[in-house]
Amino acid sequence: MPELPEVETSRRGIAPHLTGRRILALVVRERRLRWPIPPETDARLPGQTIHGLRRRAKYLLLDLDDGVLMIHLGMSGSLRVLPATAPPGAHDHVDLLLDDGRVLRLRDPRRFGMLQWTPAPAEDHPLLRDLGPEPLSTAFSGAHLHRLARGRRAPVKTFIMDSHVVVGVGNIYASESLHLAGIHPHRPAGRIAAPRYERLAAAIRAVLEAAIAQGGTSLRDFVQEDGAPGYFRQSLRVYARAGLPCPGCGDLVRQQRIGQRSSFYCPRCQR
DNA sequence: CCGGACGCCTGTCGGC
DNA sequence: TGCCGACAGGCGTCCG
Repeated sequence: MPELPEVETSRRGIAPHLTGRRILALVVRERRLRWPIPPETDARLPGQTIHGLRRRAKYLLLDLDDGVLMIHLGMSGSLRVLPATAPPGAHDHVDLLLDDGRVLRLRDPRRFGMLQWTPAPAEDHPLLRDLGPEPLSTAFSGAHLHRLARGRRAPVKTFIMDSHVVVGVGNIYASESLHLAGIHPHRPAGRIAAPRYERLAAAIRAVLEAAIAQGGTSLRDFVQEDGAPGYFRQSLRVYARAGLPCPGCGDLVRQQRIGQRSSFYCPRCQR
């Protein structure tokens, strides 16, 4: 599910409810996520204060008195802030009980998400250490993409979904960004000139920022912290629109599998 | 190093 | 109506 805009939407939604709060308990109903939640975690968190929430790639980072709580939403995860008395539903695997009578609740039907405590700084964690730049930071640019693409024969769509290249671009926003930039998703990454990579970097930034402004994209599972869906779905240009007219030229949007993922593009606008 | 395939899970949908 | 395969927003790991 969640790509960068959905994780950032969750961060912004839950941050006001969590910042400055003390953790009363971690209630785990199902430990078997992407990596099992170690039982030690349950005893480590109570009593700690949440000082702030950051996002790195698609990871949410809760800064505690001691260390960092990392949360990843996988394909189907979502986070809500609810009264502690709200009964948990199916797939509500973890509750973080807060000192104001509320709870941060992680729901994740497919259990591809993760929740792990790690010592600060979280940037040293093996899963974060080798990540590429944040797409909304100044470290990300067309020149960066062009430099890393040298000699790469993989399709450009696969290339921009590689977290060593740039983080946060998942299956939806890869298709959307390539359409906005007018680049065919199957084009080998190493055969795209520098000016076109400038356009692509700008497109990635624009698409992600627009999606964040709309609260992300809800296809099935994703909801914001208050249960509302994200509204960017109505702004999608090609994703999940096979057979419908391209907003640029009216030709019909095509669907093709690239790297085992569904990809959507306009055969006329994207070369 | 690179690129491609494969699991990990549950839910949903289309076709027969 | 029921069953079965395909597919779904991620990503670590393995293999050639």
